[in-house]
Amino acid sequence: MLDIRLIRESPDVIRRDLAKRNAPEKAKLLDDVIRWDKEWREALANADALKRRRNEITRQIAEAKKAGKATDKLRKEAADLPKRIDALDTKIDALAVNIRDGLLRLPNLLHESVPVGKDDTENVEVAKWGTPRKFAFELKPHGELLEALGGADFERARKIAGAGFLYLLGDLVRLDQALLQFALDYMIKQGFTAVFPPFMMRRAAYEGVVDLADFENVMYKIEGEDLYLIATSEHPMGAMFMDEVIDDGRLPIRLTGIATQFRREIGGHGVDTKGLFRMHQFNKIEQFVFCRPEDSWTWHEKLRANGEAIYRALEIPYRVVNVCTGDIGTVAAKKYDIEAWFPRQKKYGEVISCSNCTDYQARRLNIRAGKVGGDKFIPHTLNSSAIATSRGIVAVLENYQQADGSVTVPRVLRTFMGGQKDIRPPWEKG
RNA sequence: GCGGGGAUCGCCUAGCCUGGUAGGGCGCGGGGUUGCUAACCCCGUGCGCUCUGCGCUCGGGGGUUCAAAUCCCCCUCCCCGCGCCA
Repeated sequence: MLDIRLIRESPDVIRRDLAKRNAPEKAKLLDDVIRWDKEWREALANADALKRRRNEITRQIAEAKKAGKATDKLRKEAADLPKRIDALDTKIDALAVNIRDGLLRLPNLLHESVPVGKDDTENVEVAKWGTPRKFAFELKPHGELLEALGGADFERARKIAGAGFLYLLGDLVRLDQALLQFALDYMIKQGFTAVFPPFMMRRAAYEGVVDLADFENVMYKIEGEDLYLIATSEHPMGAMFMDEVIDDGRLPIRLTGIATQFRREIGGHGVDTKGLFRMHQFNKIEQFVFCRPEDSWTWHEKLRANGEAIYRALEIPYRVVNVCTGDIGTVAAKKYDIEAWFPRQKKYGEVISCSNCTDYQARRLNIRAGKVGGDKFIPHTLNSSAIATSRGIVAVLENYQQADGSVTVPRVLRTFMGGQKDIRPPWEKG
């Protein structure tokens, strides 16, 4: 949510930004918001004047009664006021709702370094690491490989829950846990506090962290309860300090969430539909930071560096893209995607998304920082994956596949798997 | 699920019965005083606006009234006990 004061004082700054996004409907919305705000302030001033008069009369009646004088005349004037005040208040409330809705739909201001582009094909590569391995054999789709290794049962999962779910089995469960353990340990070493959050949230809290459309498209609702399953641990971590004033001595607050998360909408189909690239349920270690506004760009680079470090440690080639205006969405001021190399698809695919939301998310959540009784400011929020094990597993399976059908365990994960060096079909074990 | 108690400024709390400017303490910020740390005194400390001023704010919504934290109705959430339970 943008600051209404910025919209009043510098609408042209916002107009230029919306032009970069090529979003004429948002520019129109901006004009609507400006108009509603002007009407709102006028109506508010009028209502306040009437309320002032009402309060004066009320006070006079109190004094007259105390002095034993007649109050008939005053009462007559006062009786007329409520109706006029109500009419204005109704108008003020309606305008305020419009303004709020409009503000929720206007996107964040972009950082100047965000490239202009129409969609994800125009994201700009800013870094690249590792050399994709050459394979002398034909790679199996990771879904088939999983089944051959006895690591997943898709059919029985479909039987009991439908597409988009799976039974993860045997060594693959261990691999999943090892990835989580490794990333969590890494984040803790960076000074982040581990968070195991609620997996469900009430609607009021959820409205602070997602777009309204997401309730229809993304969120699972618990029937008969005011609860939604979390779509990422970014949500409960962001909402954690909702409606609070954070003592600025506590900043920066660095959190790393570990959670299972749930999404209804799992997107379109591509290569290798069977598998765990897009799931209704997956595990993720997440990074989240609340910081001072002047520090957020430094933090953005640090979160990106953490994500890169994790994939480098896994020895999986990746590249980093600066996400362009057509792909960045409404909340982030700047977003890096880290894309791992997927040799089967012969392309880089998103495994980490790293955003600086500046004050946009915190304002919406009504989070302030500073000294109570002193000056306050809106802290900046940032979030990034550290590892999502669904896609992390796919990246490992594809990059570490061997000609004999086994999969080598990345070196850094072995201590989390009891020293195990590779994953083989169960019948090959001694 | 049953019974009871609560929600007032960042935190703690008074006010509610009996309607008439929401008070105090802590914490925090600023100033003063004092040879140190301390103690003490004064001012400030929610949100909004067309900002010397005014309006709003007592969990939310409705009602009664010239006037509601206070009276009436509905709802939400939290806590305690009992029951059930990994």
